[in-house]
Amino acid sequence: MFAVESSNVEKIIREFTSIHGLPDIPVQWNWIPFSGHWGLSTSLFALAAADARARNEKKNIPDYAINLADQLAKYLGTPPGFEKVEAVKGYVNLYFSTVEYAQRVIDSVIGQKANFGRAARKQEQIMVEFSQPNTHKSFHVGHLRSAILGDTLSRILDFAGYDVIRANYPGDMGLHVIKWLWCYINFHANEKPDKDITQWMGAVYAEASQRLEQNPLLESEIRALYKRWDERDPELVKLWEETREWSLQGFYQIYEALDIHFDRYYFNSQMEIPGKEIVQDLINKKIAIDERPDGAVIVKIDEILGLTKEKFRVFVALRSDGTALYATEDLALARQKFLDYPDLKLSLYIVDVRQSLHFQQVFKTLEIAGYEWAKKCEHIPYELVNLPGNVVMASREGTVVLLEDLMREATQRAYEVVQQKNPDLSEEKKLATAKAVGIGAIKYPMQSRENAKIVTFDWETALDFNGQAAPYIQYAFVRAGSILRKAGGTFDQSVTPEYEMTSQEIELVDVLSRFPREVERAAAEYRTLQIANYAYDLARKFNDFYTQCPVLYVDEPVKNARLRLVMATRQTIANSLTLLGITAPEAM
RNA sequence: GCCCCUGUAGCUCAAUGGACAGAGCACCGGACUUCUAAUCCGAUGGUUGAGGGUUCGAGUCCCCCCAGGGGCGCCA
Repeated sequence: MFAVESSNVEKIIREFTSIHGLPDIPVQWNWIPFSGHWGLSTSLFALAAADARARNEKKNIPDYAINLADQLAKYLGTPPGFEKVEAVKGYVNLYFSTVEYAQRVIDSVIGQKANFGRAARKQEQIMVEFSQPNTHKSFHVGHLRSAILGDTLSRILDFAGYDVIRANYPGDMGLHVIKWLWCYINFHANEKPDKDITQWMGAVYAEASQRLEQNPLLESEIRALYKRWDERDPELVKLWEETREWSLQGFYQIYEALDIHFDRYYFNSQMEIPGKEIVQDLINKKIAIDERPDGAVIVKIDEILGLTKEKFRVFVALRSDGTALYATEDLALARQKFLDYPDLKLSLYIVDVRQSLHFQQVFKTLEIAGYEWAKKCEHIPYELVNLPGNVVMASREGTVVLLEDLMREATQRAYEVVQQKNPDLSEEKKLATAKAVGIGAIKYPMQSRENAKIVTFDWETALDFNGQAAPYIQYAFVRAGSILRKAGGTFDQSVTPEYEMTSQEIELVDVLSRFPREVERAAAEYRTLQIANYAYDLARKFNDFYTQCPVLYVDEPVKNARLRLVMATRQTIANSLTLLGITAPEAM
């Protein structure tokens, strides 16, 4: 946002280094890290060290840097746009002309509204595959992380200028489905509940697992059923189609409730046959070794690459009985994406970390097979959502928290608070607020954490709406809206804040100005955390301002300037919440 | 055995290689006649798992340990 000013100063710095015969090294800009100081900062240590090296002299670098900083600060004087330049401990701090810049930032936000922070279109396509729920199983809190990370990342990438294609890849065929069908045929024929269907699907699957565990001899029945599927037995296919639809309808409802949408659905059942074709091709090309019927079809990747250390190991591409594995299907899926979207710049897979080796194998095998796009495939791993005591959520163990239960509890809890805080709201608004708060509270913890860190789910934390959580941010938005509503009017006229701004105001404007850069970084590093933390930071700065700076009860010109600051803040909170897929309610 | 991840305040987590390692929760003490107290203010809390190295500068990069978690031929 201050590119013109910083590059202007960079030019002066280059003059300075050239006059003194110092090395020409790139200038690194930071924010001045102390609260209440708004401006740009750079350190002279790197320059001092580089110069000492170039002259081959032993120097006390910190002293030299302090010296250089003093000289540079003097040389810079006060460049246009800044009101003060200071050398501090080897750093040079340039303080913005507060009034002028505050006006610029606020005007920029209010002028661009929902587009503040949005980058220009890059004309580049990125596919983000996420969620991959298994049909015929329950949808639990563990499945939520991929869905939320993928959705949020898609929103961020879109905002950062990419054309995002959101792909879902439900697991609608595989051993788990065969087990489910076996259990249904034998113990639940013709049943279908009229509500909580996803939950019921999950219960039947858990029952199937249990029965098989108790009597391992039944495995042969499963194999026989898989064979029937592979031969596309019409009766079985019909039952599969029907029951699969039950699961899918349940998923669509969940996505709707979470405000998560997809452009494209791929199903792994569609990838079985093309996957087998690719495997045959790998065999023909002597990349894969067909050990059937005694063994599977495998690719000895390390051997092909001539690696001495184990890295990609042995990739199993097809079962010994010729039925497809997930691996088989992933080969075809990767190709299908590029057949459908030949211009994809990147094909991202938001899948949990346990499958890292699997994806390395798939992508490397495709690369070996000569598919050039294989290098554009990238796995974005994330850690699991566990239960306290590091217990993994697993449908077959029954150690799960169902998503439906969590959403119901969270919205219920939120409703109780609204009821208590704001009894006069219409029932409709209370429900809408409860939903916004409940869903936001569920999403935020998954976004505000490093992907590589495990999320431990416990009810108490999940339903705690205080502190660093979505409701805090939503509340700041509500407070801002409330001030504007009471003030009335639109405040469209740009105003120069002709008064001594408080540190709370300056810090708030500072945070506002950082939003575009945060978006850029979040997109470049696939970090939803960046935006989640930013939104919280912004809300916190607004709350500081709110408690310290009266808006409606001050005289002009302060009032009008503050109203515009409130307006800009409300807009930026809204924009960051939109990126997080969290609804900003009007009242709470 | 090989590979990957994690280790920061009592707990959960932050911190583009940069200045004084910050938040929330919990605990203790305060603030509603004032723009919504789902808020705010204050206090307490640290050998960043250990040790080396690189660097002007390391929580961050490299090496080696320790601890925990995960992956490693027909599960997904």
